Amino acid sequence: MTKKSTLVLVAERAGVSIASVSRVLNGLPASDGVTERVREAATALGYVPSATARSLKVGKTMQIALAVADVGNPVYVAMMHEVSRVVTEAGYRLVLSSTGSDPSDQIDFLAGLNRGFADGLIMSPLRVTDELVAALQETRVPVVIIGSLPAGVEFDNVRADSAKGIGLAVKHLVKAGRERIAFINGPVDTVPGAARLAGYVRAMTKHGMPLVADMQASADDFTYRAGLVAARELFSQSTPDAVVCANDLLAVAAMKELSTRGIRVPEQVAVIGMDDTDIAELANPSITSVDLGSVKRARAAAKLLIRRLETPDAPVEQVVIKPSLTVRESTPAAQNPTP
Amino acid sequence: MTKKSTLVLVAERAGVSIASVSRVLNGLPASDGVTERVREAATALGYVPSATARSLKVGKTMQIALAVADVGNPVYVAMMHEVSRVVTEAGYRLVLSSTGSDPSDQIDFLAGLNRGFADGLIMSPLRVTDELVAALQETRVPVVIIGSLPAGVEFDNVRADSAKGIGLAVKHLVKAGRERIAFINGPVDTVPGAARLAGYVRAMTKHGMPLVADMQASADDFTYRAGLVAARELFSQSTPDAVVCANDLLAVAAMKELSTRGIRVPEQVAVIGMDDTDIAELANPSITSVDLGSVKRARAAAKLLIRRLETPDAPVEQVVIKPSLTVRESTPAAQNPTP
DNA sequence: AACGTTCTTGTAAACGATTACATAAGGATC
DNA sequence: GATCCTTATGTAATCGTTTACAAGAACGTT
Repeated sequence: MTKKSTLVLVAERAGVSIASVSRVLNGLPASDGVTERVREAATALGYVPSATARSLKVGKTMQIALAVADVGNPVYVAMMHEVSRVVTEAGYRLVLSSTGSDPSDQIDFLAGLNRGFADGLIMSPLRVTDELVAALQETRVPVVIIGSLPAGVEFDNVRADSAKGIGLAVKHLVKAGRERIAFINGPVDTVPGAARLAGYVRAMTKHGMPLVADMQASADDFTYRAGLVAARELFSQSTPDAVVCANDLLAVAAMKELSTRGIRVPEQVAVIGMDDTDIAELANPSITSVDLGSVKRARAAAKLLIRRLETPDAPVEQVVIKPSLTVRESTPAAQNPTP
Repeated sequence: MTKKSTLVLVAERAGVSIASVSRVLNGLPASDGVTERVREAATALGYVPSATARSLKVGKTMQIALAVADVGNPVYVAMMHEVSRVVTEAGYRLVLSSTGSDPSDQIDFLAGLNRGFADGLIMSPLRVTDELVAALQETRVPVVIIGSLPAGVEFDNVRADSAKGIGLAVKHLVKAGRERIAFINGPVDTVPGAARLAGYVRAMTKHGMPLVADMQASADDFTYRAGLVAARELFSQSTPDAVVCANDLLAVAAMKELSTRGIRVPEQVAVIGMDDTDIAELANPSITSVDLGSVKRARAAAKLLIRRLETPDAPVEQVVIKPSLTVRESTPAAQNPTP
């Protein structure tokens, strides 16, 4: 276990200046003799350059921070995974912060970021408060936001089109002949919650279906537990023949409740989830889910950030990822196939 | 968006030396006048100390690296989450590396670690090769391993007792009157795979049950997909009345296959998973699972590492977390309750 | 009043790299 | 062979902190 070794040690052993050592090790031109002696000395001493010293000098940490709202939700895990892949590929390390959904934690984290431990940040906030926006604008490093932002707030940004996503779900159900399409949402005061509700309303009116309060429930949280409560409420007050859920976890909860009530999926009630996470596939029956492009969004965000780090004053970019529907067992095939 | 500001700027504005600024900001004694002037100047300039510079000087990064094998597995996500909580609480940041299960990636990562971007490492390797052990021993920072290590390799280490865990599962099934207990394992060349197989063998012989090849299958991977293949193989060659799975994902797969074959859980076949992850609860029926203490292990590992960073030459510590069984719907109640 | 404490504050040297600049040496050109 | 250009290497400054040390100031003690 070689203790430590610095440039000067290597330089002494090789009989050259530290500048030469640095140059050789960074592949800058040097004579064959020097190159060889430095190489020899470096390996003999087990020299490894110090990341911190380099960072201080060149002003880059080669670290990217990722702040996710809820690690319990598989969609964030998938995103995290993809971000990790992209950034490590580009030579960056990933600093993870699982600042719950509490905006004040996120703000603390941003304050820490200003100490410059990372070159940039990817953040996917569940709730966007004014304070959070203010803190984001104070941030000294580039930020990419996954998710929608209030109008007028300009950040590199990649978002899903959840309204269109819900549109796909409703259309799919309508085609299959379902007429009473319910909706289980997450908290409406979150960014995705609000967007998904708007999408449901739009899709229902577009297909000329009534919007009734009995057919809507919203969970306190995007979790299975909260979903169970919401599903119980929904199914005790109405008898839909299909239910769209704002989330795969909520969809699993809906299916559980249906199963408890002895209602068959998809024969009696069709279920559609959102995010198209692993659990949609794992569930039994497997769940038709709206793929909001989480992996693509994650990748796009990571690439956006890396590009921004390379060219700091490129124009702000907004990417929208198109949704698609992954049909599985929880919804029936279309009754009258499109001609 | 205040650009930057250093100690010297603050010092100039406050009319004191940079040493005084540093002292005031670090809470070292200083006269009231100086303290106040420095405070004023610091806030006026929006001064935030540089993490990199501080790291270089004090030789600590306040970062802890976590290397997990498989982010697709919810048990690692749960561990990651817990580690994150503990380290941030202690003032460290978490650097995440999702080096697949490929040992060479992990070795690369270790090499990077030697550049000193983190003060310590928590690693949970799926496969432990000689090269990996060698690389771990070369590592310049303290390492805590989650999982078992070859005899004679000394690291701070926290492990589960999966043999005993399987013992709990088998005992539970035997009590419920099951007589043909099958086993679906993950890859046997992994650390957990080997341990769980050994545990199954031990538990079966202990209860005087026959060990037959037909009743065992091993998946190529600890994933749902691989589990489906293994389950298909198992149930086509034998008719167990219970199946213990090395993993919750494998258990979900087993249940899916059983459902496809029209076999009822738990009436005809009982299913037990391991790790007691969220999906055990989400599944329908919910899955009885051996809790190997993943969260506790994660917490213990994090605490161990932090302790080691504080007192570098404390003796090496090995923590073993006891397993427990979380009974859910996938297993029947005991037939003859213990007197 | 001289001296020894104690308390503040400033000066300057680290930490370990990168890199602008200077200098020396080697070739090319005429 | 003198001049210029190129290339190789060394010297030293720099990144932004922390901190050992020194120097003064203030104060109490005898």
